Amino acid sequence: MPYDPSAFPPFAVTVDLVVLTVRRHALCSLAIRRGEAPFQGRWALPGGFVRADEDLSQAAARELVEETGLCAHDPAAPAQDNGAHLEQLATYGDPKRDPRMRVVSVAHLALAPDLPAPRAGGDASNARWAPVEELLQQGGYGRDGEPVAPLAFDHAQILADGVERARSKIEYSSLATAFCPSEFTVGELRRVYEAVWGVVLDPRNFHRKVTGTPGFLVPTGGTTTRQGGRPAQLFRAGGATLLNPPMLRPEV
Amino acid sequence: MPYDPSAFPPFAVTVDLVVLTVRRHALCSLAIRRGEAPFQGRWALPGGFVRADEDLSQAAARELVEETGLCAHDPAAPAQDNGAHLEQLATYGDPKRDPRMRVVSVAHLALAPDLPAPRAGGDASNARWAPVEELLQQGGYGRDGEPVAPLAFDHAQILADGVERARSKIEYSSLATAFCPSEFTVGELRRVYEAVWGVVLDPRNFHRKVTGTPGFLVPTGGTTTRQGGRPAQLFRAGGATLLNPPMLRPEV
DNA sequence: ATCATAGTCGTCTGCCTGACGATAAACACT
DNA sequence: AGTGTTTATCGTCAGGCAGACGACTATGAT
Repeated sequence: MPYDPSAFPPFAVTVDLVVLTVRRHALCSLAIRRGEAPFQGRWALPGGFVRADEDLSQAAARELVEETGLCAHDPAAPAQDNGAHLEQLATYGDPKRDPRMRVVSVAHLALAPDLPAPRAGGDASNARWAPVEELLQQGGYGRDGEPVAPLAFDHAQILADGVERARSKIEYSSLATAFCPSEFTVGELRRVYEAVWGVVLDPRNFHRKVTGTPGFLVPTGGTTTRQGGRPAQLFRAGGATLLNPPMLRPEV
Repeated sequence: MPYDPSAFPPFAVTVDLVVLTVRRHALCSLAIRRGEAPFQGRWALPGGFVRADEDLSQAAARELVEETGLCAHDPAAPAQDNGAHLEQLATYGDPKRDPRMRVVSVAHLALAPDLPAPRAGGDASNARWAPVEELLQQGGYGRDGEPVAPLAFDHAQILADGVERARSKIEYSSLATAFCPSEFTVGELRRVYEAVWGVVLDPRNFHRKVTGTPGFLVPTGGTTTRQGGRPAQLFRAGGATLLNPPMLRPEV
């Protein structure tokens, strides 16, 4: 059959972002309050249309900068600071996922260190870091006692998939360091694992594991007492990306 | 900003399939010869446009049936036979990946047992199972001495990603059984791992591992000598989907 | 009868993990 | 200055699992 431009239906293609960070010992996601219908006033994941001339990863990186100011880590140039990890998550294309039209959304997952307050087009009240637990509970009540509305569209599913990806990926990769500032202690890294997995880990075994894995951490020589207690060595992320053998997530 | 239908560029959305199987101790992928420009006469992955009223996974399952006659395993009803595993792989949307227009392709990965000859729209000469090694080598010569043209579009990248997904996924899941018929022996399952990973495994340690993992294999009671040698017990896939601890892929 | 092939059961050793004791170095009190 | 608290770090020990490999079994082929 010859090429026929009318043989396919037109789609809108967007990127949505699951931006995760660890704040106050909790795994948090960036959420944006919708200013327009549908789902006006409800919380949603940041995202937007893919432009005609840009790749999907470019679109995701652009949205990330627009929403957070974060520069996505280019895998080819992992040297720069303040860079978040960014990877494609999955694509969602249910015909009814957007009531207005047929939209296919390519969701991306970003892991970022703890940041100052977010901004959404300059309006801070319409963007926030919310614990994923709070965003994912349906029809419950938040910590402030107010009723919690579920996320817009299918964003609860996307967020859940992103969280699950993050949880499994820090098992066998060194990605947990993407949640840390450029220099961090073993204890800070452990608190990242504890927050993402929602478990408590043995500090001694964790220390043995991460310091004993070649290429995972490189000491910077400095120490810090910002967590209180005995001064802790500072490290930065080493070159290794894969953890072998993996970090074991405790059984339920 | 209000909703404006002209605010986004239109895209064509397709699904492409990486259909993998194990034939004659080699990991093979389904390839279709293109009958039209661009890349006319070159091999490509099967795929097609997503219809206006179908979900992405529905489109992938439909293409799979059209190309192979395989029914995709519905995760909710894993009882049926002859069902292939089907999952979303990744989405490819480089603006220049299709010279005709802006196409975003949602690639899916299917794992199937060894099948009779494939068909492509009824024309068997335009569809074949080819060793992935052969499809991925660029500018070399195939086993028959003929020069090998690279796959059309970015399908070499998609195939490589699918193969890598399959290789890593059989480590920590029981998905390798998707390459086997409904009843199989431990040795046949081992040859699947050997073909997908391109390694040689110790039959004794492999046997201990798979029979010692609860829920991985359930004996059917029958035996077979179809591989020669001493009769081997027949098994079918158990209910377990996750392998913990995982099957370890030998170091390079 | 002998051989080749493939399957199955054991043994041993080394590595890694989980559990947990012990020590070290800071700060906050009194 | 001493005492308690907190966090970091080092060590020890037992159990589980994987890799290496020996031994035996049950078929078909010659």
